[in-house]
Amino acid sequence: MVNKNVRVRFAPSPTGNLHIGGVRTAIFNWLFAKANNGKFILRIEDTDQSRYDENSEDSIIKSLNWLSLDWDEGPIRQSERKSIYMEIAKKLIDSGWAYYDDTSPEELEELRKQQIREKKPPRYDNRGRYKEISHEYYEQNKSIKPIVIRFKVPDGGIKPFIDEVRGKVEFNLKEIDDFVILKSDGMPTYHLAHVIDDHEMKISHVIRGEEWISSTPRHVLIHDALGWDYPKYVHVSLILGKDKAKLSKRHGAESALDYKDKGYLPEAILNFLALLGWSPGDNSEIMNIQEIINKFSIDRILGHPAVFDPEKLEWMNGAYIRNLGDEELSEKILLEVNKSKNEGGLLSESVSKQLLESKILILTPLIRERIKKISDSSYLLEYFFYDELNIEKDSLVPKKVDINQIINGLSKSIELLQTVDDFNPEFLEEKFRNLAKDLELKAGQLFFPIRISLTGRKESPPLFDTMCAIGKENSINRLYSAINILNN
RNA sequence: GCCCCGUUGGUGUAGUGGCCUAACACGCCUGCCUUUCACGCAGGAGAUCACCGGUUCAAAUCCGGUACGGGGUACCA
Repeated sequence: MVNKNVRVRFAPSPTGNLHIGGVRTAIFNWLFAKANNGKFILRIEDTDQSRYDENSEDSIIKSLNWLSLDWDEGPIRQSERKSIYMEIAKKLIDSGWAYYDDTSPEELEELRKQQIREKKPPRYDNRGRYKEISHEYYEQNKSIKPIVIRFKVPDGGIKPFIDEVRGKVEFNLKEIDDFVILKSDGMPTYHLAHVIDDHEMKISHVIRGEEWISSTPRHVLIHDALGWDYPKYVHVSLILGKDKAKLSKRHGAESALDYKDKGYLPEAILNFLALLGWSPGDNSEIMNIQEIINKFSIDRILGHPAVFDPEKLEWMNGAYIRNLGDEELSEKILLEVNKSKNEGGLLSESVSKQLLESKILILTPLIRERIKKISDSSYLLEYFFYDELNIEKDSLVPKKVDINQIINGLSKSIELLQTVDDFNPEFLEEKFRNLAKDLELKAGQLFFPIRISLTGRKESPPLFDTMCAIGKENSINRLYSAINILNN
């Protein structure tokens, strides 16, 4: 069943990079909109001038773009709607639901200290309620001293609301103090601003982080005071790090764009994050976006936190990479390798762009199954382009094999290569197997030093594929170098 | 401290009162494949379903308490 009026929003505040947790919230909103043929709205909650970061909005938008989380409306910035909030705050005063409060920050601080001293819960004592400050007083004094508008919370009673994932949640109103809805700089607080925006934007479902549960009664109260219907509330639990603490920089990359830089594919990130705190109910793990959309529903969102497991993400990313076509993967690898060149990466100046580009299509299939992140490719590609391999003498000689046998084997290999013009893996393999037989060596005993000679590594893609990619001339040169090392 | 939410192998999840001697995926281990690594394939170890009590003929599943974890407790969002 499709709800025609689904309208959801992602409403980050521009105070830094978009975190993985924020991304997951965005994903859930987006998926829900797509699944129900609804609208996904982007709203920037920039009501805190002191924490405002001018690069943040850009970073948020880049992150969403990277993940292809497209929005239907927005970005709408709250700072541009200041007068609307002000007007409604005043309306709330007129209807008796709010009041001006000129309690000074110092006074508030003193109150808090005293409460802590008396081991009482620190809470505003609603003292400003009885001052009955007028609109006129506010207008005349707002520039010379801080005056806020507070919501008048009823003194008692229970304010329940329905959380779509947890069910009924109840708060006792005596736990809630008169909270600020309009700050002394004239900006609304989150509580006021988002309620107004959500109402005006006809938001049907508020899908947001669990940290909002405790303040939801306030939001419900504001709706009541304004005579508005509630949206449905959907609180998703947080994502924790391996140590079960809230995910942060200590756990590695935390911002979405970091994952882009690290070589993760947006499809994999999306898939992985969708599975944190939600599951389709069957055993599906790797799903394309359309499958996830088709399976997504709020009643399968979990109400407990999930630990972010980077290893599983790597696995999933690798699985997505293995599914990429040659052209597509090559393009990504090229981008990555060129990027890291500029940043002083593994493949630097001596590898000309043309050389790399001319070979990438041959190389890509060789490393596809060996990379988990696109950024792994530089290391795996390195030796295809460098002549100086930095090989240790000992590494060339397998155990139980005499060094002279190896020198001889490599020399014979050179001779063999010189006679071969048709460089293809199957043919080479046949020739080299015969050579090993002639030398009375096991295939591996000959192949091993050749691999080291050609790549400088104990492990590589299949030897003869590697040999073909390196080319006849280079292969011969590298074998010569290895013999030199062995002779010294 | 107080309030709210949660708790199934190391991790993500399945399970909605009998099919659970608890399933799947990641990770880990073993074997196979192979010239190495990876991929792939076949197996394996790993959970007294946080604990205690209750309801019931029957509980991972319902109820209560405890413990533990997380969130909130701002003129931050």
